[in-house]
Amino acid sequence: MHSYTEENYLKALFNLANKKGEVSVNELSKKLEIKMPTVNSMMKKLAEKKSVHYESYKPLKLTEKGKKEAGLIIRKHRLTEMFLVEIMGFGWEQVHEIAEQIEHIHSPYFFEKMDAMLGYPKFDPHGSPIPDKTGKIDWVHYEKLSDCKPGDQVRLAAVIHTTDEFLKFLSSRGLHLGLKIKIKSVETFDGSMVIGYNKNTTETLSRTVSERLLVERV
Amino acid sequence: MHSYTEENYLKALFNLANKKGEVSVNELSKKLEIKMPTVNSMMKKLAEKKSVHYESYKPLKLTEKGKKEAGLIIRKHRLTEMFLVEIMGFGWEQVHEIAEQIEHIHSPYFFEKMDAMLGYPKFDPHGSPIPDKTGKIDWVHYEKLSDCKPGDQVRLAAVIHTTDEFLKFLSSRGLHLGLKIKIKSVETFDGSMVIGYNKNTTETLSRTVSERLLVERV
DNA sequence: GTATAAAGTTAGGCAAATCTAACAAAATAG
DNA sequence: CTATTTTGTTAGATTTGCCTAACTTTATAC
Repeated sequence: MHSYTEENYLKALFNLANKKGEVSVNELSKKLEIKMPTVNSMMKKLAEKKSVHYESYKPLKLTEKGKKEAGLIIRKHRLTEMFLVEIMGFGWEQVHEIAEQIEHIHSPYFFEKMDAMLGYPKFDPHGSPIPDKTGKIDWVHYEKLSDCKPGDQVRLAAVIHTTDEFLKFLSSRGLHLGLKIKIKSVETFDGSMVIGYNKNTTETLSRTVSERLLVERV
Repeated sequence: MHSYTEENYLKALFNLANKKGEVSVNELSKKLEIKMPTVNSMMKKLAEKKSVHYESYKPLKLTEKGKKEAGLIIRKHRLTEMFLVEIMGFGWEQVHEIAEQIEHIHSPYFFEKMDAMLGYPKFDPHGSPIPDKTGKIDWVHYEKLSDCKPGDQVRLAAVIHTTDEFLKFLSSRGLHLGLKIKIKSVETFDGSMVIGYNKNTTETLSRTVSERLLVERV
């Protein structure tokens, strides 16, 4: 069994992993706001527990065991977010902090009950996939809105790098998951994008925004 | 702010307090299954934080501050139990362990939402009073079933010293809160009691059981 | 291809929460 | 009222998770 602290390291490793599944000590240190030597020694500890591949001066990688463990924590996190929004009526920008705490609860029944009450959802309120009971994620291949071209018609599928501020910004513009969007134009000099939605609403999104929105073509 | 650990000490102090509000180091040590020297030093720490009155070789007592803090933790615990039973459909014997963990969540909104969803309940699923938002408990003066006499008609109001086993025992006999009971006879030699309920059900309860059931006269 | 910068590691220290061993005070029994 | 038992305390060790300071390795810049 992992401690609360160890669980947070595993989750961060999972979330930071690039295509190769690699994470640097430095990135992890920044993400967790914990100094590098502390991270370093925790990695050795998790390596002993066979959750992480650790070799001096090489990038970190979760083992299969570690990936599963992290997946299960993320499953609890995302199920909780979904529960908070769907059952308890919270806004999507209010749920992250609470879910950060509830994800560490040890009780299979509790999360199974949530899952059942929600009708076994596949995605959380931000559009992120919920890992299955074995910790595996069914990767969906969404595109970034920033990669779309003028004329494209897409549906808003997920939000990445969610923060309170960002989610509030989206809500204030009426941008929610499932929304149908048409790309009207893209400025070449700064990548900002003009989109249309809801029949006659028009909005300009900076590249910073469009890179954090994932879409599905319709 | 108190740590998770400190919160558990406060809660135990509150629950163990006798009429004078006093608790011995020994009792606390046994309840928490933590050795006396550890408890002792934690009491000094909580005394510095002004949550406990500590004097060498004297019984422990919560300060007003400590009583309020403990009350608020117990409020979170009991609201959670109620939520698990009423909203999530758990049995009353399944909720204690989960609530032990959720009571430490730091999020006023989360518990306010629960409270609202439950319609601002005054009692938890075991009949224990839920402290108000200031941590105060509205003490209800129930009697022990064991203090009743043959012929008395009462309503089952609360269960004390709840354990899984005990709650399962009650459920298996159809004994639930609110149930109307008539005391048929009491054995003088062992205090066991024959009760009738549900029109034609009769059951014999040992003194151990009747001392843990609180009732209201009807 | 060396000099500098960035990333990673080692060593040693600290606070929280636990323990055991040994001692002191208070309660209890005869 | 002394002897014994129980309760409470002190001292010192351990583990976990964090830190800073100093050093090493790898990457980057010129």
